Amino acid sequence: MKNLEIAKILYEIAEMLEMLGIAFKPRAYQKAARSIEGMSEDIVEVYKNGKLEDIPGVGKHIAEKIVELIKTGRLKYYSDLKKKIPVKVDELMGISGLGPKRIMLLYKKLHVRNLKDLERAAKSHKIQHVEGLGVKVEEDIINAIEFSKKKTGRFLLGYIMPAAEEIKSEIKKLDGVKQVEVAGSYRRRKETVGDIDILVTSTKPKKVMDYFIGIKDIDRVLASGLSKSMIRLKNGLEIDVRVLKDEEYGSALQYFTGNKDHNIVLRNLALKKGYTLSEYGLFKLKGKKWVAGRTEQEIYNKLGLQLMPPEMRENTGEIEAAQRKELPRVIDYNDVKGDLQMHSDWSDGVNKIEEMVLEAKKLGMKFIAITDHVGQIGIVHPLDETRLERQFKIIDKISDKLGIRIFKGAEVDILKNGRLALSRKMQNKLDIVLASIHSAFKMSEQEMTSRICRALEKDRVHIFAHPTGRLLQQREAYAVNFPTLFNCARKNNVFLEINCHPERMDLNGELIKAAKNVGCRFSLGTDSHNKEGLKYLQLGVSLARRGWLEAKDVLNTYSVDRIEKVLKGK
DNA sequence: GCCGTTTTCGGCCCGACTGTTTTCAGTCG
Repeated sequence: MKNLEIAKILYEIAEMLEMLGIAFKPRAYQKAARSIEGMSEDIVEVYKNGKLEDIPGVGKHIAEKIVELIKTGRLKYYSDLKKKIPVKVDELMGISGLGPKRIMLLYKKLHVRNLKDLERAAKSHKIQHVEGLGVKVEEDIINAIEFSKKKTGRFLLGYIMPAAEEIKSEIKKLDGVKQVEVAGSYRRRKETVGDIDILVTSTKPKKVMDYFIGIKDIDRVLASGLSKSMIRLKNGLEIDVRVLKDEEYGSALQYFTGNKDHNIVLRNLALKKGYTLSEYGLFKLKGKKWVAGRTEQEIYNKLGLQLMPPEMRENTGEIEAAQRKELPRVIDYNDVKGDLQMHSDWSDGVNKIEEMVLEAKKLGMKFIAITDHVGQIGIVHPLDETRLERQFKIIDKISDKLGIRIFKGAEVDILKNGRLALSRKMQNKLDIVLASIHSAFKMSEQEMTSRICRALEKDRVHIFAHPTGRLLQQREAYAVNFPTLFNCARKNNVFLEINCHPERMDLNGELIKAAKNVGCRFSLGTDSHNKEGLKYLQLGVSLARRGWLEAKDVLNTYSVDRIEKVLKGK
């Protein structure tokens, strides 16, 4: 059983307990589910090590239930609950406006067990007659069902960034606006974003809202007032705008940036120190006197914490580190000087090498690496040794002409047997060798791990590219043993790539953190296949920050001379 | 059911919004 499956069952138990009107227990199950959902270790391993009760929110009883699930794949407590409430809770919970209580009410009064029953009940107008509900609730349910049918789920950070930044900069230009920030998981730079929260301080709120509800590509205005408005774009993305007072801007920014677990810990910390914290500010518990809220800095400091970048706020140890004043000074967006993976029209890229280089220069890069494919996947037009040698000459010419260091690289397939698809002699002629998996994804964990480690040990590999092979919302990562892989990379001086492509963002923050803890170093590559892709370099910096990396951990922050030395060392 | 700088019992994050409530419950973030 995987972490997510177990978390899902615990969530469902929480919902069913809530339907039964049981107090507090649901929250306990939710907390455990959230911990397990966000954990990087395999829960089966945690169980084998006897550490289940070390998971926050997991005590004796929930641990017993997890053990039963792992051992038998079933849970009597869960199936008993399901017998008592034969309703597809997860399905109905997906309908916004429905929670455990209303689901229970609809089941009792109208025998609604699933989405189909719900739709039938709503469309035959039975819901409006249920006591406690009404016409508006029924309408909302019908709308929510329609929406859930075409809902695409979360959005890839890189792809919604332009829209979010444009709205932000347009609001900034409006008369009366002082501060604007996009909060939420967007500000934490999570790989996928559910919706967008924009916070504004302005002396003229109406101007902000008038602009906002008139944005092009609006599908629906979901709510509109002077302090808060909500819209949905045609692509399904929901955006909220809140106009705030100056003295609550910092606390609102803190609150809406989250994440939820981080905020819960912060609020508890506030309580222990005799304060109460909300999006309106930090207040004395007694007398509710306002203490702080103008900036995030004041709030964190009042709570005895260093201020941390939004990317770190996931309740994975950052609060404890901030208490001890031991937060790392994470890499800055300006620290990165170049891009170490991109493709040209020599393999499967769109643009010529020169076009890629010009774009990189335009973005202020001091170096890049051209890393076209080498291997056996025909569709990417891989280079053979003859073409590689020809490419070297072209690169030298362009490099001279444009005055930027271009590393001669290649992204070489790691074959099924762990050998690179390029001779050692040719590897030695390259400035930089990236190795990666592009075939036979379905190996066992053990086979895949030794396949990769063989390549990193025996060949001249500088960078192991897109280390998990995942494609966000498209393809799961292949199975690999990370501790073994990370140790192998460190021992063989192989940099782990943080792939900046919006659909990859691979490694993620948690794995970066784990790899750094065993001493690994990292390299950023946009994996661009056209010149527009180069701007995503900052997504890799976001991941690095989510993984607590400092500039010195990342190859792309070095000077050209120093990079050359590092590369020649192999 | 969990948990502890008010610790083994008695609390459990906080506030807005919405609708249907005439004083509040449910949902959401």
